[in-house]
Amino acid sequence: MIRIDKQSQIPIYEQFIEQVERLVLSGFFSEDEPLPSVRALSQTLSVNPNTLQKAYAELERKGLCYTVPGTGRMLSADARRIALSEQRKELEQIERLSKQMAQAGIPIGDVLAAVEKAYEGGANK
Amino acid sequence: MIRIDKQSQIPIYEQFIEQVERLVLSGFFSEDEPLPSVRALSQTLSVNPNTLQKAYAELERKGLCYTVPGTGRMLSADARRIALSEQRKELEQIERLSKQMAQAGIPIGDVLAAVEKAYEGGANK
Amino acid sequence: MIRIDKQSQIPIYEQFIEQVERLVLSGFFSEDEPLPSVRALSQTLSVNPNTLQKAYAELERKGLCYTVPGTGRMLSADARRIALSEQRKELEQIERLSKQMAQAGIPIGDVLAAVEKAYEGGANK
Amino acid sequence: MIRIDKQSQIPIYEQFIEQVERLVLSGFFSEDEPLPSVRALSQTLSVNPNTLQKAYAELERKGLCYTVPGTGRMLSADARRIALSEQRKELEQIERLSKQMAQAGIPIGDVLAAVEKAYEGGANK
DNA sequence: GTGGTCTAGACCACG
DNA sequence: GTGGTCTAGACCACC
Repeated sequence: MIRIDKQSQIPIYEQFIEQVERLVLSGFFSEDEPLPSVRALSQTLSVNPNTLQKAYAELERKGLCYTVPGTGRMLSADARRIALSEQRKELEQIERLSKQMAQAGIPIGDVLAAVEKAYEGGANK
Repeated sequence: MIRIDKQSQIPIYEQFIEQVERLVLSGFFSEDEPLPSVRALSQTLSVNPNTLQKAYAELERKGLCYTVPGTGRMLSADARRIALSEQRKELEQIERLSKQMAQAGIPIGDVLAAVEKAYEGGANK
Repeated sequence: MIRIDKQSQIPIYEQFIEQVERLVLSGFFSEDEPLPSVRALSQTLSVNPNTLQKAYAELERKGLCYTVPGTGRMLSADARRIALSEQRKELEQIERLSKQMAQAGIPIGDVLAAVEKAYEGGANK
Repeated sequence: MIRIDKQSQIPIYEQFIEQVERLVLSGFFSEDEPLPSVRALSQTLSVNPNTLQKAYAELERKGLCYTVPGTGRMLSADARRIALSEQRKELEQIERLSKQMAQAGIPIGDVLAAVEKAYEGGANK
């Protein structure tokens, strides 16, 4: 369910983090069983374990999950809340970019159209 | 009029390019006199000349300006048109982020509101 | 009376050992009846039996208890003395941390106050 | 000025972090020049660059320093304040351990003596 | 089996 | 020169 684009400019560990956060919001992960292990993911995604380790460490730092020694990583109680707030942070990026568009004199209609286009695209997928 | 944030994650030369493009659109630069020299900028911005050289080279590559030996760098005839099209490229980023918002289940209204908020803010400035 | 925090960084078997030692000192365990069995604890604490086995083995190694075949694990005669000496070992940790405080320039009064505060808090409990 | 004990149970990157925080408090680092580079430290300390990278990343996350691309890591404006608050966190550990001592019936005098011993030792060094 | 740490060595972007 | 990312492979503790 997770897909990594190794050609992307975005670092692998960031791609992974974003996708896990989205899967948490979609309820894909059960709260009773551990998240997929570093080793398992390393094979299925063909990504080095260290890279995934780094990504999981970051998710843990955010409080989205925690480690049970010898067992694996479990979603924390407020994983959904945290994932949601992370997603909201990206709204701020949109706002920041929109401000640049405004300064550059791009009409607001063009920006709104881009957003709507993105949402329609998602609907058709 | 150009400000570089050395604490920013964004590379200095990119910050510089973006700001020059925006200043072109705002009509800040006259078409009759050369753009500020690398040497002068290096002092006022406390930035390595090599970095500014690289940024100007990129702007020349885009066709936004050209070098007149012995005089300096002049804005090209269609500098405004080029700067505008560069800014439009950032619309794609907004589109990409919007797609993520859509996948994460954030209502489109929230995204549109963020854009409008950004444009209102710019109006007051 | 024993509580395991699976979210803690401290390994489960260490948490268990520490708490047993403290319960011994507090006189919670009778010397006439066996300590709770691995099987019973495994259920009440939701902990892997292997983990408890390891913890009990360590306590036996320290001489705090011993196994009576067919009956269970009994506290040894000098269980209290051993538990006490184990607790004293943690004084070394306090000493190590205090040295760091000293090097960092934290006034000794602050450290002493922290210790006293901890003892007062325990008194009220 | 930094010394790593590879035999210690404490991870190298944690030892490094603690020592940097202490050196910040002692005013050892200048605010005008970058902190020692990962590569330089790797040689002088005989520690893998990745390990130091990880340590520095953590210090950056705490807000103690920041990266200037192509230049190095600079102390942030409130590095001292942050380092101080980090040190204070260790006081809480002492408090937590002291509570355990209290519960175990260790007389408070023993704990206070350990603290004082640590401070005297530091003075003689 | 799980995660945590470390080493060695490589490539890239930035200044 | 600087940091950032990634790979490969190893060892350890814990369960």
